[in-house]
Amino acid sequence: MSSVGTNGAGTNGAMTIGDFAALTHLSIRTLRHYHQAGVLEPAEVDPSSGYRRYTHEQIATARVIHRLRELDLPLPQVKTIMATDDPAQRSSIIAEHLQRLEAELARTRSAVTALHRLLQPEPDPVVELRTLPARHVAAVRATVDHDDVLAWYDSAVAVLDAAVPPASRRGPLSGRYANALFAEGTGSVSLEYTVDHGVRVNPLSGVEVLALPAVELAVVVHEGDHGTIDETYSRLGTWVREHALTIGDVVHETYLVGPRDTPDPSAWRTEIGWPVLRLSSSSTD
Amino acid sequence: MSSVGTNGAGTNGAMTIGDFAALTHLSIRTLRHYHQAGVLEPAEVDPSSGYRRYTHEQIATARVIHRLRELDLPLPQVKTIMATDDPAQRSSIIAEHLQRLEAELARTRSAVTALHRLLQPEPDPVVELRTLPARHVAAVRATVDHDDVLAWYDSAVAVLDAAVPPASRRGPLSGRYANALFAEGTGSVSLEYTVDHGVRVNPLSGVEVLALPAVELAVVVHEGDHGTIDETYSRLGTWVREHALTIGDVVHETYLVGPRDTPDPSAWRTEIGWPVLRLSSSSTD
DNA sequence: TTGCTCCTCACGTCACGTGAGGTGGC
DNA sequence: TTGCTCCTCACGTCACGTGAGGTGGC
Repeated sequence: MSSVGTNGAGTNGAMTIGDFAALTHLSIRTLRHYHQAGVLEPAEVDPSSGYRRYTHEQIATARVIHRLRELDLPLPQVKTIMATDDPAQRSSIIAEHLQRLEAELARTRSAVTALHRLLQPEPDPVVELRTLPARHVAAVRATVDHDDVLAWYDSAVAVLDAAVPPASRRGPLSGRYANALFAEGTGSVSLEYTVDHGVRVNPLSGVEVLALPAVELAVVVHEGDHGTIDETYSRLGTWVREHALTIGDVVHETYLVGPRDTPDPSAWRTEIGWPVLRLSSSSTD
Repeated sequence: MSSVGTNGAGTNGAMTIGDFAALTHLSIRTLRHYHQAGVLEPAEVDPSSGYRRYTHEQIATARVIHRLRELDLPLPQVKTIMATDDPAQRSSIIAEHLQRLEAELARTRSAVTALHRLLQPEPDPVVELRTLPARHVAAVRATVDHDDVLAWYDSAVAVLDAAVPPASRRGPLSGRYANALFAEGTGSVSLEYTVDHGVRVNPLSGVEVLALPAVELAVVVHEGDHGTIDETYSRLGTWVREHALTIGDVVHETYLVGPRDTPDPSAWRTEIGWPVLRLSSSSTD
């Protein structure tokens, strides 16, 4: 850089784009861009070489532009502000920009909160993240209306119990319910026992053996009869919306303790699982 | 849209891009973009027509992608998250993104604060925004070192008083000082009386008549002698940095009451003005 | 057959940054 | 004369949006 900067302010001598860039903390590229955009025109352009010349008076203008850009004011608005001398127009441009920024601020703030929650799924004692490994199940499947689910359930249990002897079962009875069942009134459902790979089931019984992929579940246990299971569902739904990314629309239910185990409804235990995208490994497996 | 959505979840029938777009609230353009970017590939592409086919299972994936984009996660990171099944890698991507967002949040927040202050220049009783109109001045100018300012001032006053009779003066003595004087130790300075256009001054006296453009000033009055004027300068400087956009590097001083008016330093009044870009019209003119 | 949907280029957005390839000034 | 600075294209960035112009499927 030449010694232009020490010539004393108020001197009218023009300076090169390099000197001007150094004095204004704007890059040469940016200055050329501002020239082309008509936001900050050099005081003079050499017609033969195309060299730009800037004056000391333009330093102040460049600084204001720099500041407005720091505040993310778009270039066209910067141009308007510098071109007008109407304070009212200037302030309305600033005010409008402020509104945009405040909206963006709110959006970013909520995104930050959401990301925080995704990373720190708030140790809610009732909700747990669990990996359900790949497995084989003996299943009775159907597509049913919401109103027919209970009737279908009873008959499916009978079919399943008849076809899968207790010795073949590797866990309690469980079911999977497509969300469409609740959202649209009709959906596919499946009642299942986990079984070993290769187990034989009478193909005429209505029971199939399925290979199911591993799945990550947000899990909650509902206590008592199913009259109030909606509350547990909604609690799980809320937690998942806020603390995880749902993936898949199939709810998993596992009947840990049910009417077939004890007639006392207050002792029943139903586990509800919602498929999620697993982000952290901090929870129970 | 076809009735695909009511076929019941779990059905494997593929659907067109239009149906899929409607179900996922992603635009067709966006889905094609995600296909090209490898973020969400259609389950099937017709080799002859190029038609994309999506399955119901992909809806959940699309929703997760949608959510991650709402959180402003860049597409390459979205792609990585969807492609890996390592929760640790996922969470590190999210955590890194969270950091970026928080930095952006802080930046935007400070910009919003700055814009607020620009629009509402906080009615500080000591600082005032004022328009100094275009005018003519009789001036003695020089480029001096900081240490020589006082000596220069004394001689300049003498020259000016001799050349401009009291009847020609249209206001008190004033001066303009380039910021370089303080910042770099040397700068151009000018001591002036406002005069009528066309006033005659002996060209050999060292006094020139200048036409000065209008300027917007943030103004503060310093009371007392100049021993503590630095404090007043710094107060004005702080206010201007926070509440306005400075434009120009020339400080204006007006000697409302000075040693020539009264020997009592506590009665002296010096007005200091800093050029700013005027945004609001709410202040005094 | 007529709409409707789908397709592929190819360019625009925003504020510059990044080369490529060449030239003026001390 | 050698560096250094400056110049003008022209393309890349980011995540799509917007036509243009054409075609498949009911």
